[in-house]
Amino acid sequence: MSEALRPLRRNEIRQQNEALILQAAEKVFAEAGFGGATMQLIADVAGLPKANLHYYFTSKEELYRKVVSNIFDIWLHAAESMDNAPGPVEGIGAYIDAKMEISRRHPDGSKVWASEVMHGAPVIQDYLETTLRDWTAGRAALIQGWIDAGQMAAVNPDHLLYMLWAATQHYADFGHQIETLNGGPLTESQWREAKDSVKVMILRGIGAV
Amino acid sequence: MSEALRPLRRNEIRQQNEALILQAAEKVFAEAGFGGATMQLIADVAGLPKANLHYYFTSKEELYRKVVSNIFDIWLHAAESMDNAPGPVEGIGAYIDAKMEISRRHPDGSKVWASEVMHGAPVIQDYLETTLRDWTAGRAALIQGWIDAGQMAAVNPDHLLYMLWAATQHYADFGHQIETLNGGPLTESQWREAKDSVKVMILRGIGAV
DNA sequence: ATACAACCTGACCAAGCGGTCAACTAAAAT
DNA sequence: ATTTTAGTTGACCGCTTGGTCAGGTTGTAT
Repeated sequence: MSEALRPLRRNEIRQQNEALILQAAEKVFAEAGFGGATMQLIADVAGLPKANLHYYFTSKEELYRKVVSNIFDIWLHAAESMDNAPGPVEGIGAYIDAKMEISRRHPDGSKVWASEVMHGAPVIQDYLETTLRDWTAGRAALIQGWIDAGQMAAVNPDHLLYMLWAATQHYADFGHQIETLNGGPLTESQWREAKDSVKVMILRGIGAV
Repeated sequence: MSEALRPLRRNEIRQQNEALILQAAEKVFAEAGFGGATMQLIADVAGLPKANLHYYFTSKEELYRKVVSNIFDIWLHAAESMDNAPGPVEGIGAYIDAKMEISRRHPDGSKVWASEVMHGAPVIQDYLETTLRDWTAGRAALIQGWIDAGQMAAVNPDHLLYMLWAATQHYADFGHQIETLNGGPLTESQWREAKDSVKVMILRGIGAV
């Protein structure tokens, strides 16, 4: 209710509708995959006529590309938590926390990303080859520095990163399987236990505790 | 060449064509997802006319269901490697080996399974609730036994299982990402290193070494 | 008040989809 | 040799899809 009757300004309309569409698209792409998603369904979820989607996004693929790139930005932002840490316990611990929180708060985004990569990354191959490759190389060097300083065991940094990604994203991508086995969504304390379990196992696994 | 001209017997024809179709379907479903896959494309990959697929499988969904259930059987078989082990080092070590080998040899199957679960398991929900649930409960009890016997640290068995699944399947499901970062497919020795890394980190992570 | 540009949308379209079927060939049973 | 059954396939069908567009509405600049 409130002042909903005030006519919206142009900027607001565009911003609001694009956000609405992107939000609906993320959900539908996550649930059905790119091929299974339909513009009609996205439109219904967004509460807009289908033709309106094509006013803001010229094609299904462009809309999808926008969704994926938004997710990637969230990821990159979370990655910063690993920097400026005195050692692996703080750095990797914070990174696990951040990524687990993303799995909890943005499971749809995680699924879209997973789906995209699983199908050969037809849309974001360039991201993988540039931004992600650079990021990975940088963090691997960071980890190697901790190893050289005797702060953790001599594990392969690349495979450690893969394990971090795998273990944390699993709670989003395979959330349905976990919920089924758990007999329902994870509670607040179960999420805490999940985080702790992942952190304890990995940090001990790399000899950092 | 050889004796390819000998007329095939009925049994052979059926067996051969069903295998051909299932193989092609697994590949196409893995690459495009259920919604993105088309019967025509599966037919092309199998080298058969589309109408022939519908002679052996009444619908796209039935074909898909068969593919998924085949994968599940492979998984259950690999799960046996965890049994009859004197302790976590042997049991979990063997399980990691088995699952890493599956990721390497059957990446398409793993992707189809992941895709199915990610999209809410519309087809195999009953598997999750019966077979998988029972299997998980059994292995969690086995792990708890090892903990009680002082053979490993007191970690949450469920989250350990999730980590095992996540870490091993990642090499199949996100194989494309890994290959991109690696600058090409993993070599024989890189696969060995991957296996060792996962095993060392997890076994140390659960205090079993 | 008027002109302009941005926004909106029902109706429509060509293309591709899963699935069907009748006519055919080849193996097996009689 | 003949009948029956299993396997094969091009042509076809109804339906849904992503995408278009003409004509209308609404905010904004003059």
